[in-house]
Amino acid sequence: MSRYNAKEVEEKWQSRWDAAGCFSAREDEARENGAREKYYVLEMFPYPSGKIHMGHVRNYTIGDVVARYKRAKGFNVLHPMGWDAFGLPAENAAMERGIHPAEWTYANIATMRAQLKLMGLAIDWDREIATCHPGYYAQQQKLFAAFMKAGIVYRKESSVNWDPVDQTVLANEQVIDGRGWRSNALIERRKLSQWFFRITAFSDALLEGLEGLDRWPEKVRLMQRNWIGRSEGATIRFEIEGREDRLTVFTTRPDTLFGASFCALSPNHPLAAEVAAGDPSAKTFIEECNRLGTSEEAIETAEKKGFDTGLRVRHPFLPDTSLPVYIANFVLMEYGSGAIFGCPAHDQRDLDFARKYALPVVPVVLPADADPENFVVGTEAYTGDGTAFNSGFLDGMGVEAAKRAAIDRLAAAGQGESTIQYRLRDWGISRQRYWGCPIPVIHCPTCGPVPVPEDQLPVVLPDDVTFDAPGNPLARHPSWKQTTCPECGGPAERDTDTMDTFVDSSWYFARFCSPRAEAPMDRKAVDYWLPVDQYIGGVEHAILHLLYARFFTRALAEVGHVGLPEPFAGLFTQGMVCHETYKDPDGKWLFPEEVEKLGDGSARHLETGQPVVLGRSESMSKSKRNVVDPEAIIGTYGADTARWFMLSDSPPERDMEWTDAGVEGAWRFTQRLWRLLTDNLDSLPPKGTAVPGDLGGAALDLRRAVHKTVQAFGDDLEKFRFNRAVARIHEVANTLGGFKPADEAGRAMLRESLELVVRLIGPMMPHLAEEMWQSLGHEGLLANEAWPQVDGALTADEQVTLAVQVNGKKRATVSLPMDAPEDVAQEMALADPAVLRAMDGKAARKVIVVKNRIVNVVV
RNA sequence: GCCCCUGUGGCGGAAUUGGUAGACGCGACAGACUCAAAAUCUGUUUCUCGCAAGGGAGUGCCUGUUCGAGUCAGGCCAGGGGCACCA
Repeated sequence: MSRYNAKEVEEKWQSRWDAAGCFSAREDEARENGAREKYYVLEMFPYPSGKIHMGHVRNYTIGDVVARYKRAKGFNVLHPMGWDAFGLPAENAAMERGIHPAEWTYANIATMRAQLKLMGLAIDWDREIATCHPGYYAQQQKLFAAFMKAGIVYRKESSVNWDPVDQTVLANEQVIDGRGWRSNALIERRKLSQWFFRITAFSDALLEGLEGLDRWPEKVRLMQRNWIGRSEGATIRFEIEGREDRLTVFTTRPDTLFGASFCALSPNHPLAAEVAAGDPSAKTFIEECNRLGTSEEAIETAEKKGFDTGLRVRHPFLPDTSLPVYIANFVLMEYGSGAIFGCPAHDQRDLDFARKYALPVVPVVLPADADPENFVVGTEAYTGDGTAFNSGFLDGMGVEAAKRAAIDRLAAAGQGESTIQYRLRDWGISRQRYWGCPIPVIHCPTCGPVPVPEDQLPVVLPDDVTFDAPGNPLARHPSWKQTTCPECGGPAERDTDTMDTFVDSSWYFARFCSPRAEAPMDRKAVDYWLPVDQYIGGVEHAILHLLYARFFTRALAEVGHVGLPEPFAGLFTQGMVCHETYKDPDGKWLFPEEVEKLGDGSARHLETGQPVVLGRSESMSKSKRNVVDPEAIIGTYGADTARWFMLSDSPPERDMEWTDAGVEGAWRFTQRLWRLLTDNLDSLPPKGTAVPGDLGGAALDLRRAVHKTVQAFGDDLEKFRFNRAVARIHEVANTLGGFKPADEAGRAMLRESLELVVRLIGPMMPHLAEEMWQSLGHEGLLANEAWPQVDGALTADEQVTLAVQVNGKKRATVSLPMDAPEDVAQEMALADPAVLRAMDGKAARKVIVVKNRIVNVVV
């Protein structure tokens, strides 16, 4: 019995693919104007953290199956790889180990590239890019300049999220529960001048664009919808007593205006600042509010607090009524106009506030079955539907009608109009870090911020920087920032901030179309390749990266770099790779290789013999030590086995558990496929032997089974049901294993079957498939073979088994010719002894026959 | 609190979209080969009553629609995820 040597075989085929240039597609004319339809498959590019992990293996295996399958189906496939190479860990390495971020990053890239190559991926390495390479970020700086010119990027003084540990500003999207997404440090508020991308200008477009993304998971679209957070409502401008200016508020409930009992300002509202200027106690109150911070605990425990400014506004519908104006700690400056009107009866926060400050609570929406005389609001606001009452001209209207009527009246009086608000805010991209794309702007004392002219790009990161102190190495570099103003020629300083690394990943998919172009992208190339037909990555990027990339594409379209609004036509979010966790009795995490599993389900420490506490399966992470090194697995079992296991069992969108038993099972199956070939090789007829058309018996059954597998396998791949596709190969292997050819026709059939199976497993286990293909006598690469055609005549069965039910309960099965008439099926069913027994001598009241499926006898 | 998703054997999961529940794999058990082990091969494996032939129950729980429900509807329960002082 010959044993399959994965290591040797895999090396061999990887170098053959390389030599043949199978997957590298240089940027020539032919590549982009071929007769074949294009297909762009892309997996989210990795951050070069050091080594690849199992999550990468899963991600890139899925992508590779798609790439190889589409290639075999005749598509002109683009499947590139690159590195999301800027970011903080490189600077941390510099601080901790005195190694330059560039050196650390490029070393990691080299390691990880070599590891990815071990996987045998059908990747076009000629198009490899790294975002930290000046060839990439120079183009990004051009995009920044173009966006500046188009007004998509702007500078403003703003209160920002300051991460005290990473010493940088974070975008709202990067603050999770009031903590930095990387450092987990409590975020502080600071005032800084920052660069912003005007993503809010695209709010509606980004929202509406989601409708067309029918090959995206509904879950991701929903998350983005919620994140954009569109609310329809009204702007109301209240007259302030004794003043000329007005107080502008936003509300989604203009129908409850008659129930208003106060207005409230955010502590950061300009009017609040004005009040504070003349009132020390207001100032103290505002300071208190700001100290509270935005952490989760702070919000959960914070009481609704307010400060009465003494100002009063006039009610727009009730000339004789005025409302007090408070400064309130629960009003956000960032949303709406930073001011609200409070209707305590129908908003819980307003109610809490009103009870604390003894403000009136007037219900104005009556629930359907409530009595207007007795309806009162106690400690819970009524936020449901109902009919307006206590509301003057709105009385009797439903909520929606009342909203419209209230807005019409406000508009007629010039006191307001209908408004749409978004939760989405502009994207602050300035980061006070070194290892990022320098913002190509020069600050001139006379001309202000001036973009670096294109002929002076790129603004290259200096190499000679120090990491021995916290803060921004660029800012403290002795000479780098000193320059002259491109406009007036006077002395000026460079912007020392770099761009958020999410900018780098917002357009890399476009750069892959023309990775060496002198411009950010070659319009002809992007017009040909974009959109990405299938994007594959983790669901953790459902909001940040995917929303930014969508915004960027629209911005790129606006400045003429691309001609389409959406970058990713299809999105697939794969689940995480999990592993059991282990702790010693002291609660210290243990690595899987430190643990010996015992037969009774318990485990012990391999060295000390101490009992080990088995924890539940969690996503692999260094901190929990439940990681398995892909390189070690590939070294032991080969890439094909690792790939096969990744695709088996768990549906790709779900989390999967990595187990030793599972990999070993995949390994055994790899060997089994190999044996299936080598055990039969000597008896097979030569390549190209035709199978006779008048096949019968077991050989015909085999032919049907195999062709059905070809059909079903292809369907499964199209629908990303890799686990089912794997199961089908197991099934067909079982069938083949049991097939003993009786004659020459049978042997020809066996050859045909083996060849088909080899071609099917090609996308999943490419090395094994090549080796088997070669052993079957083929000279060319399987990678260049077309996908097998399905012969419809061969997938149809002659006989079908129907279930027979009596009163909906299965009692028997009957075998019938395919498409047998219904009365034949009925007759057969009613003649079955088990059916007769179940009918218990009664006559059939009704018989339902579903062709080729089922017979149900009702008695 | 609001929004969304998921509940099927010991485990991962199938189920032609309303038509034979448990494909396939893992694990387990039994057997063959072997001096023995590994590897391999052959069975069995939802639970339950029965020696058997056969029966009964069964897709988180409860109701309903239907000749027929894992699949559809309504109401619960449990787990997971997203957002969260958003006016």
